[in-house]
Amino acid sequence: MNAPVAIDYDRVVSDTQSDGRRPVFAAERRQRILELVRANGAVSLRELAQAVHSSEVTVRRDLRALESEGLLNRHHGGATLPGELSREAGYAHKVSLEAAEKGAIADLAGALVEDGDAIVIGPGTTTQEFARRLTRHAELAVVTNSLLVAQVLAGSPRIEVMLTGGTLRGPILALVGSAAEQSLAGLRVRRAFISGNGLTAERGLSTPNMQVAGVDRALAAAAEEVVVLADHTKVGVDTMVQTVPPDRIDHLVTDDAAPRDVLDDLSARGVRLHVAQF
Amino acid sequence: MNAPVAIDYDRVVSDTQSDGRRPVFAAERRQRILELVRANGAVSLRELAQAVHSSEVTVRRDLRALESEGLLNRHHGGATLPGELSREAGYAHKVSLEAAEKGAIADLAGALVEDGDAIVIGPGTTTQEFARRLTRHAELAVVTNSLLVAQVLAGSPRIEVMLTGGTLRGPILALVGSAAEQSLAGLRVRRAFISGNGLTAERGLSTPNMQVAGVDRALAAAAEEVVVLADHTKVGVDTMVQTVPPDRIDHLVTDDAAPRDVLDDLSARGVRLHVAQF
DNA sequence: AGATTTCCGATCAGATTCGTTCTCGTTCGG
DNA sequence: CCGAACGAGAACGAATCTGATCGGAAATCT
Repeated sequence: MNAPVAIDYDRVVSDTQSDGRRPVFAAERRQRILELVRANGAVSLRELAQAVHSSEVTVRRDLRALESEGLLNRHHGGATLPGELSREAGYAHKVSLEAAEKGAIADLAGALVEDGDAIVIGPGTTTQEFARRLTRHAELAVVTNSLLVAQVLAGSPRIEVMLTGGTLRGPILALVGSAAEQSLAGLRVRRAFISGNGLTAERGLSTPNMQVAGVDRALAAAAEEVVVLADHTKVGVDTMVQTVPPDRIDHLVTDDAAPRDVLDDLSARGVRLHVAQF
Repeated sequence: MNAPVAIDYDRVVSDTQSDGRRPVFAAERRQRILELVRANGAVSLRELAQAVHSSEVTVRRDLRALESEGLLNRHHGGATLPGELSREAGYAHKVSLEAAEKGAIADLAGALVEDGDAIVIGPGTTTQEFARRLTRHAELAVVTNSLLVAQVLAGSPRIEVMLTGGTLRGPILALVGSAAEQSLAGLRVRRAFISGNGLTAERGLSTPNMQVAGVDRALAAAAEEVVVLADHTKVGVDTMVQTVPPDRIDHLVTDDAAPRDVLDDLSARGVRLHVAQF
C-alpha cells in the first residue's frame, strides 16, 4: 500500500559490512534522549522525536525503557528528571501516614511549651505538626534547622523564628553540615523537640544519616531538656547512627500503639512518658 | 491496490512549531501550586490560576488532588496550608503581578550563570523565578537567605544549596539579622543576584527595611560581581535604605518598560544592561 | 432575613496522548 | 537463496487532560 517511495532517508549504504556505522543505533538514540532531558529538566515527547529524527512511537518506547531503569520519569506529554517531582510524592505519602497519630502526639507535646519559652525544634513530619500547635503561644523564641517548621511559624508575629545556617538536605528540607552545627554552638534553650527515625531503650534516638545525626546531636546539646516526638512506628527500631543517648532524653511523646516493653525500659531509665490515646 | 495516497504527512507534521518553550506538565504545575501555597500560607484560586497559566477549573482539580494527599486544605476561594488558620495574603498577588516580565528577566539573568559556578541569591519574587531556571545547571553552589529560593532548588540533586542562618522575617520568608550577615562574612563567590525594592542611578539599590538592607549589603559584599534583577516598576524609584551603591553594580537585568533615562544614567556609570524585550 | 454576587461541583465536548496491533525493511543464520 | 528475528513507522481505539457551560450552594451585603 504505497506508491514508490520518493523519500530519501539519510540511511545509506548498509550492504557492505555487517559493521555498519551510519544507522542510528538504539543505544545512541537513548543516550541523546537522556542528555536532552538532563539538559532541560523536562522535554516534551514531540520535541524529543524531532531532535532524534524518530517517530514519537519509538521515542515512547525508549522512554519506557529508560524509565524502567530509573533514569527518568515519564509523564503525560514527555519526560522529566527523576527525583524532582517524585520527591513530593514520597513526602506526601509520609505526611498522610499515621497523620492522626502525629496530630495527637503534637497536641500532647504542645503542653510542654509555655509562653515566653525558648525552644529548639528538629526536622520531621511530627515536629512540623507540633510547630503548628505553637502559633497560639505568645513570645516564643524558636530555633530550628527545618525549613518546613520555619514556614509554618513564619506567619505568627509573636513568635521569633531563627534558622540555623548550613547546607540544604533536599529530601527532608532541613539544614545540615558543620555550619548548622556551629550556629547552634553558643546556644542555650530550655527544651529541644526532636523526632529521629528510631528509638530504643538501649541506644536512644538514632537516624540513618550521618549528617542529620550531627545536627540532631547539636540540637540536643543546645537544650537543657530533650523531648523526643516519635510515633509507634519508630519506637523499638534502631537505625544506623546514635544521636541522643537514653539518659539524655527527658521526655518521650508517643502514641499508645508503641510497644509496652520498650516504653517501660525507657521509663526505668528516667524518661518521662506522654502517651497519646486513641 | 490503491490510489495514490493524497496524504502528505510532511506538511502536516509541522503544525505545532516548538518555540523553544518548555512544556508544563501536570505534575510540575501541581508542584508550583504547592510552592505558592506553602510560601504564602493562603492563596486564592484566581491567583493560582493566573500564576500557573491555567484555567480555574484545572487548578481546582489540582487542589482536589493535592488535598486528598493531605498536602493542603482548600475552602472557598482558594487553599491554605493544612491545619493552619488562614494567614494574611498580600504577598500572593505580588507573585502574579508582572509575572511575564519577571519570567523574561529571569531567563535573561540565567545566561549569567555557568555550570560549576558559586553564586549568591537574595530574596524576592524575581530571584525566585530566576532560581527556577537554575535547575538545569549542573554542579552549582548556591548561597541564599531566602527560604523560597532554597525550596525551589531543593529538588535538584546537582545543586548544592546553603542557607545563611538568621532570624526569619515572616512576610518575605528571608533570613535577616546579625547571624545572617556573619554567616556571609567569610564567603567569596563569583556573582550575587539581588533584587531590591528600588533602583536609581544616584543611590543604587535600596530597600525600605533596615534589617533586609543589612543582609543585602552582606550578600553583595560576598560576591565579585553584583547582578541586580529589577522589573520596570522598581527602576527609578528610591526607598529608604541604600544597600548597594551604583558603582558596585556590575549588571542590571530589567525589562524594556523601564525608564530610558535611568538606564542611560546607570550605563554611564559602568553598569552593563540586559533588557528583556516583549 | 432576603437578595445578590461569588464560588463550587458536575457534565459535556474538544484535543492530546498513550497503548496495541499491524506492516515494512533490514539483518542474521542456515 | 530464503526464512526467522528484530527494530521502526503507521494507524486505530482507549484513556487522559483541559476548557467551557450550567445549576446549586455558600458567603456577603443591605
